[in-house]
Amino acid sequence: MPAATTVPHSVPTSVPNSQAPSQAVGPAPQGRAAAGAGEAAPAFSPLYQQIKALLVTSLQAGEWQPGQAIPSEIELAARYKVSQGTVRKAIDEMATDNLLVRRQGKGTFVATHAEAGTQYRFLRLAPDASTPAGLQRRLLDCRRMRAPAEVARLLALKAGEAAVQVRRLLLAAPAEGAAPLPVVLDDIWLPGNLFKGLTAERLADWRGAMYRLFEAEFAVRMIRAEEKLRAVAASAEDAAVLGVAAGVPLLSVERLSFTYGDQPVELRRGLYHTAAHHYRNELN
Amino acid sequence: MPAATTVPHSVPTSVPNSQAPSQAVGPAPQGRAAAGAGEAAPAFSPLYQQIKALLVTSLQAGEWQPGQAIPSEIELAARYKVSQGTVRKAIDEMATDNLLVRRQGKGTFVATHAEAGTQYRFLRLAPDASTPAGLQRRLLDCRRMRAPAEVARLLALKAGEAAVQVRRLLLAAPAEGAAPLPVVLDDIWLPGNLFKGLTAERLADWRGAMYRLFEAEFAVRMIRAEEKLRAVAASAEDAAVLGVAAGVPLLSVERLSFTYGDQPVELRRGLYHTAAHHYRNELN
DNA sequence: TAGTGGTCTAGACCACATC
DNA sequence: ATGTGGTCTAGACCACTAA
Repeated sequence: MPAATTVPHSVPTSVPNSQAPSQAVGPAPQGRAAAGAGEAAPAFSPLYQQIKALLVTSLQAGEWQPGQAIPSEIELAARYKVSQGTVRKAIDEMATDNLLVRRQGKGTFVATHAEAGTQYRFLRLAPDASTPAGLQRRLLDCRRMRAPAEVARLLALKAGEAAVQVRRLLLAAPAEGAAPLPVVLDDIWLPGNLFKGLTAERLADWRGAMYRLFEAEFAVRMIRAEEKLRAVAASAEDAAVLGVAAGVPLLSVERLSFTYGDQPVELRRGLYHTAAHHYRNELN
Repeated sequence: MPAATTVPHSVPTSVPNSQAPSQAVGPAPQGRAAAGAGEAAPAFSPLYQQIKALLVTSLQAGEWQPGQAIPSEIELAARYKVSQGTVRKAIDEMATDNLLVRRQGKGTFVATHAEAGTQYRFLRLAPDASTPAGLQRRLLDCRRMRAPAEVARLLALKAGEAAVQVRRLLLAAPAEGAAPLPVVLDDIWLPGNLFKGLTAERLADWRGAMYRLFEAEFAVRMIRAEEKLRAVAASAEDAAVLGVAAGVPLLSVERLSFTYGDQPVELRRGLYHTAAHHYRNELN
């Protein structure tokens, strides 16, 4: 197993994989192909996919923090002993995955919430009137508890494990200067072991997106999410919180958010009052 | 203005654009840069973006039909007098836009509905039970009429212009062999001038996705769509059609579909009964 | 001025599909 | 055997950013 290069987790030798640069013509023999021990990823993946996997691992390990720059393409190419073009392709994919953000002339940066999008990267709520409209937040509750069975299942927790439940309201002003009205009631469950110091105070004091807090204070980065939408009738309690009549149709948005490695780290159930707002989606 | 190459719609000479391959070092002078008359697209765009625009124009003109192969990368590179890599980048973007589909060893094909995805490319409806479940269709109505004001506005029609309205139901069987129940009530409006021969008979006879019919018979290709979702209470009439009680919460999905050049060509309002189904969305 | 990502090229070889 | 897209490399120049 020795006598290999430094590329970690590379492909086994002797296997017809993505061509090791031919000795014949090219000016760069550049031995690669380490006899890597069994890796989880599919054994025969293109080089740039392997580079991508390595970069994701580095992100996961916290080698580079959200908002910070990662090494330049040339540097990474040298580190992994591949061409710049291969690194580029890996980074390109990670950029379209919203893991990284490229900025010409400055570098490539680790994606972060809030700074990136308009404000809430995952919130698809839009006012019917074209007013962009900022949203106010009101924290209703934050408590530690044993995860209910359904929550535990979706978050891949063991039965009875700790969870943090957060309940909060988003409000929007119907007109300039008018009193804000409730629009979204969010119920959020987080794995207790990942969010040890999360308290109501911590949440209430925080200015900025919740996901930004999670990144900064708990090293949990939301990468992607799956949502299930349905129309439901407002229960008496929910209606009271949202300031609507019981039975009013509400848009129920159940979101499961994932961090690196498709690990679920947040379950969120939002009730959207869609009288003056809607959920916007783009199909391709 | 003369003495240029054959690249149509290229960038003006003498402008510092994406570098015409330098005479100095590279082995390929390869004169490019035609003195093109003013083009709509931003004057200084990368070569591959220009190639992309040209390809889209060819698609729009019907030069290649849905499901058919476009010329190979090498062929296109020769036609436009650019390198294969540049064509590749243009095609790559069109593939991620779902305009083209690449198939290794076979070629690059014009995207088509139904054949591509599982069945309905734009339908995000999923059963709560993991059963994939095929959907039945039932045509309720198809008539020509003057477009209502709101429809005309969204479809960019002149006031009083003709439109085709289609009304149909999607049904799903709750269990194997059980009688299918209504799940989606769709109300569809199409520009009359684009869908001249569309009749109820034509629709009822068609086997396959509606968008496939539009492609094949009316040369209208749906490229992307925007949807606005809300929760609404079922009206008495809608409730009757869907087989639910009046007032039941329904998911209202208003979809505006576009063809090339961001031209709106379909307005669709679906009412989803989300008792045993949901609308699935992925966030990145 | 130096460094970064962005574009473009040219050529090699591989994996896949078809004949 | 041939042709297609897929991967990889190497090197050049451009556009942008910051010191």
